[in-house]
Amino acid sequence: MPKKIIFVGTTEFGIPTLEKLMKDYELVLIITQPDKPAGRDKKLTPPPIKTWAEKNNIKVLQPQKILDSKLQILDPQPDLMIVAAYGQIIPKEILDLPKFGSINIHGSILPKYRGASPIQAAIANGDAETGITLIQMDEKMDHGPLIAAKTININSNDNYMTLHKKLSDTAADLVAETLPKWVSGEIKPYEQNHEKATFVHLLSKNDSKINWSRPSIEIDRQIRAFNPEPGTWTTLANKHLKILAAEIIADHKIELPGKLYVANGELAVKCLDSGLLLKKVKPEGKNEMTGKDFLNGLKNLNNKIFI
RNA sequence: CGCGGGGUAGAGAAAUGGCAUCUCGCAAGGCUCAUAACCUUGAGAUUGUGGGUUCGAGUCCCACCCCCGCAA
Repeated sequence: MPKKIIFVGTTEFGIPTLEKLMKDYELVLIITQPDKPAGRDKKLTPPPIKTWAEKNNIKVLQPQKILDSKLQILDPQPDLMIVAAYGQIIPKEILDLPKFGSINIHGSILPKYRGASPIQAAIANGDAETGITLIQMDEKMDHGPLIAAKTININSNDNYMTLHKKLSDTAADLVAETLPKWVSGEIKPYEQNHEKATFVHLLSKNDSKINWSRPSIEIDRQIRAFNPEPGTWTTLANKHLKILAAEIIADHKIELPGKLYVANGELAVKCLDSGLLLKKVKPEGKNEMTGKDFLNGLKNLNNKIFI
């Protein structure tokens, strides 16, 4: 019975899977990205997976290039490599080292949303469901043959954090169910339908900026797709304001998109069609606060408009 | 030493070196058929901490603590 697993990953996404694997398998090695300068003082910060590994006394490597660790990967004679949100392309030379190959955990139902931001894409596009796909890795990103998949629903109030949590938990379950069948040869991988593949790019600053001349339903999706991190934003008088949570409100009286007004005692913004109630915001340099609190501090709402 | 904003009542914000004010909330009362409405009154503050300048500091100077945006 194959037991030795190498895990490769960087973000929190892989942690539920690790917790589960730890019980039934031997985690012989964890590979993650090097510590990077992060945060306000550019302090060297370890990736979440490293923190987890050290807490659980599992050997960690942080190569600049994973190819540098080839010998250390071979050394424990691994049976399988599991990859989840690593952040680097892994060369085929490495993928083929473990006896049963390498499996990638992806946060969408492939071939839909190949690439770096599948979770955000599913929310931003208003999809009713998404899921986890396990694939046998090949040299192209998110391209290899399918091993298993599990679909979950997206609720209308899901945001990035809640969906990320659900998907990472789902991934843990799916991996636990699938591995025994995979190593016993019970599962035959099958080619993705490459014709239907879609790609989602790495997020940029522009993706999270609100254009108020869009329908409120789209802006609401955008807000949910990017929160709580990295935050959807707009500007008021040249200052950034993050919109962390909003709610659609039927309102057609106001004309100008981006205009602030009060509806039912709460702060609202006009979009292309209806409006959005601002439930939670974060002004530049300030802590997170409710829309009502923000409204209390505003003077003369008449000349206030989001750009 | 990456760049920058901020800390004032339970919350959010004002305050040319000179009585610490406004909005919300809270409490009591009033008005109304009625309200997340309106009116009256009230409680609630060692202005982040420690020094300094000054007749006088929320405000100016020095040090420190904490929170946040950008960037990565």
